[in-house]
Amino acid sequence: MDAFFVSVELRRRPELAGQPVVVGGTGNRGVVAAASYEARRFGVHSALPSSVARRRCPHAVFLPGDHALYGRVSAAVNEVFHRYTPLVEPLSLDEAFLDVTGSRGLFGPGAEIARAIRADIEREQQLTCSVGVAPNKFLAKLASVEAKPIARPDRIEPGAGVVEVAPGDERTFLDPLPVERLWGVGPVTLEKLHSIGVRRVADLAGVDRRVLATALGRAQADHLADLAVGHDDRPVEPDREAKSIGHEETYPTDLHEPSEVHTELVRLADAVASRLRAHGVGARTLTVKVRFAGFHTITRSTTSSERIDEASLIVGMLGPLLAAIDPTPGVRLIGVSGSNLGPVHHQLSFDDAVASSGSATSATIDEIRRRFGASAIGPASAVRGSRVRVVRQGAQQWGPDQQPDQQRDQEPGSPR
DNA sequence: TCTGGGGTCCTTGTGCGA
DNA sequence: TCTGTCGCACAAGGACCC
Repeated sequence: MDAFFVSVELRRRPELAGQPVVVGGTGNRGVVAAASYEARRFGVHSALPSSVARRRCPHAVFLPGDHALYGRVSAAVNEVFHRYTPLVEPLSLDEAFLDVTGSRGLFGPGAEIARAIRADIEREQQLTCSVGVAPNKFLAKLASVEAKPIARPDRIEPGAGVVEVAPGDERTFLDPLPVERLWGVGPVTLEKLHSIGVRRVADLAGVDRRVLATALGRAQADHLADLAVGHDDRPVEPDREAKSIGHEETYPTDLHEPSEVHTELVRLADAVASRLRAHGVGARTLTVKVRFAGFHTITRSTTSSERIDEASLIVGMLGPLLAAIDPTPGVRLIGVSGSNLGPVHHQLSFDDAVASSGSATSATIDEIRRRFGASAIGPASAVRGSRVRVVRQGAQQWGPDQQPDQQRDQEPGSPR
């Protein structure tokens, strides 16, 4: 999807069309989630710190973002995809891979299917998307980027909408591209590649694999060498199971007190446990992440023999690990995540049942949230001030947008 | 300029049992 | 009994993606 979050916002704020619009990063510590092409002309792009975005484009309209709405629109777009193939692998809210190998008899060649999907989405959702058509996922992804509009300082160049890389044309398409366009080449890898004289994909395809392995390590060298010649045999996987579930939160101001840190652990554990149960899984490995004021980040993890899906057990496992960390230098972020996921076997002894009724309590909490909303109930120890603040997935997707005093007075569940 | 939140995957180091 | 080593699981950190 092109500038997805912004485009969704423009449907309900049509008066903003043609203006620089930025979604996310409304607070001091946020980042930009999406920028309209008009805003991109001023150098504003996703992941840019909001303070920088404001400086570059002070006249832009900054919107807080509505994760729930984007999720609903994403589902509607997914429904369009499924008209053409059951093999749809969502990559994020605004991207997906479709395997249309078996659909061509019914709907025509890939590029024709791409144009039909674009037309359906534009007509039904008033949104534009760009499509790459290619023999594999990697090339399709790159082709879809080529199909997008480009924002230049003086003008916005419309995109082709659909770009196809036909079998046999892989090298012609790939060779001239800068190597950082490849999946898996970020700033660190790019620096290493430059150090061995690799700047374009053609350079990468020609470099000795042993030299590449020395610079990058075996796995990454093999991966990139394959991509450089257009090889990618990963299938489109419609039913990929999540491998970890977590929540993290950056605070508007740093935390310094161990008691504050523990309170946040309880809140985050409650949110993670709730989502684990919603997915019908538990986690064997639990990890707590702490980012300090200077951005130095550490993680501490522990693995149990049983899978866990209850907040009290998560707190019981991560509490001691977190208590061993000194928060006095200032903690800007805390995160909790569970991995090693799988089904939970609730085996309560009689004593357990009498003492805690753990899973029964969790089921009741889930039911209350289902009926009355995510913020209807929360851990008592996480209450700060007069009201409970419950972590909801995506609620703070682009950073804190208010000061703690304002958050405390915020009506639970109300839009911010 | 000052860096979110949700993830995946890889590397390295370490402890442990066979 | 001691030592080396191999494989495995785990812990921690880092790079990367959208």
